[in-house]
Amino acid sequence: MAKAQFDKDNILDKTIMLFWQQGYHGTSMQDVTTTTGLKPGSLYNSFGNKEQLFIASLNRYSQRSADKMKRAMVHGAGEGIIMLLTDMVAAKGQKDYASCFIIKTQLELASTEPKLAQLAASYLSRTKAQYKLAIASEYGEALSEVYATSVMMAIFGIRVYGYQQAKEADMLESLRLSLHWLPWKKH
Amino acid sequence: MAKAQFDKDNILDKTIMLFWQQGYHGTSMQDVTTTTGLKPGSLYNSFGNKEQLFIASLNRYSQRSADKMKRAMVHGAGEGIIMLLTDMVAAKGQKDYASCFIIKTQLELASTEPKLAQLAASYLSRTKAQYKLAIASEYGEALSEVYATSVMMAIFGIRVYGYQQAKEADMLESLRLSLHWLPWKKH
DNA sequence: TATCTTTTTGAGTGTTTGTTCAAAATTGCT
DNA sequence: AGCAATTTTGAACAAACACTCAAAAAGATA
Repeated sequence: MAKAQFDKDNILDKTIMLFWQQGYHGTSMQDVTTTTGLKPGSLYNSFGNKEQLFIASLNRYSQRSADKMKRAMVHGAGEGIIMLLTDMVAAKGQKDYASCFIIKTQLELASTEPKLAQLAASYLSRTKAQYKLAIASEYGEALSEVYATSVMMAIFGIRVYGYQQAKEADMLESLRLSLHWLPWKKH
Repeated sequence: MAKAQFDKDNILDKTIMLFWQQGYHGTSMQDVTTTTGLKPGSLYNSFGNKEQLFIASLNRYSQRSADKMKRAMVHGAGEGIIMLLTDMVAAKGQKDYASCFIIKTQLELASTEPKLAQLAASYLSRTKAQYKLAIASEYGEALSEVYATSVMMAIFGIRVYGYQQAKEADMLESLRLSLHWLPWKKH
């Protein structure tokens, strides 16, 4: 029996970039074949169809996203959150800034592809639950719900505001003001 | 010479709903003809093409959005902002909640239709400038930039978080915490 | 009512879409 | 080496896409 001549994860990394930047409806399977170099037959043979390929891409992206969060949280909830938010603000400077794949999916597909939008929603919901857990251990159970909600809304704010021509310093100052309970370094 | 047998603004109100909910790439011109009842020829005769129809829709939407903001601001910057934010949180309860048309456009089209994305970006930028102006008159010039940034990020947060199954009370509590400088009513 | 301009009609344009398939090539197993 | 299972190939499919156009209809003006 013949083995696949390509690495699935390597292909997924490329489709992630496509779907992330252009969206689900904005990306054609021809885009995928030309970017990956795979012929249609190979593509469909190993990934099923467009929807399944999108799911696999979103899944891999969110896995990496969750890993990054976990790595940051070893510094404690407060410090970890500050690191993550600072990273997100810095990301806006990249030339091909594309917000967050999960958030974009949630917004684009809520009405036309509810199944995929719900998947994105569940990833976001899980992320919030993890923030809440980490916050609870450091700031107490009582405040954790509101604090976690604040963090999620701040993240969404950054992810959208990133497209605007705003100074990073202004965004960080605004975050410092909004999430004043975080252990920001004095300046 | 014959007169058009339909009201342009009435048609635009319908295309706004389509583009707003399904996005640019997720909406076909067939969707438009079936929803509006117009035949392709009439549609193209009075609106040009898909891109121009989208621009006209986005323009009308943002005009209404700006009007709503102006109406709220007669109560003063602080009170007005609270009213607008509270409205946005309440909107999330509607069964066909669709975030904000401008924000969705910015995210969806940044890479595939930069011209349209830039239009959305400029609307958002103008909105921020108006918030900044109103805030400056009430809180002073020095704070207005950071405060306006905070308000914009809060709006973006609400617009995305609206898809999540969160309690409105939690969101409002989070806003109250983040934008603590607004004149919230005691509770 | 007759004329002139504009709008509406609805079938039709070529292109792109997601997807399939039989044949050829490739690889693991005996 | 030979067989069997799997993958790759590249042309092809029907459906959906954005858009057009000649002819018919409608309305304003005279």
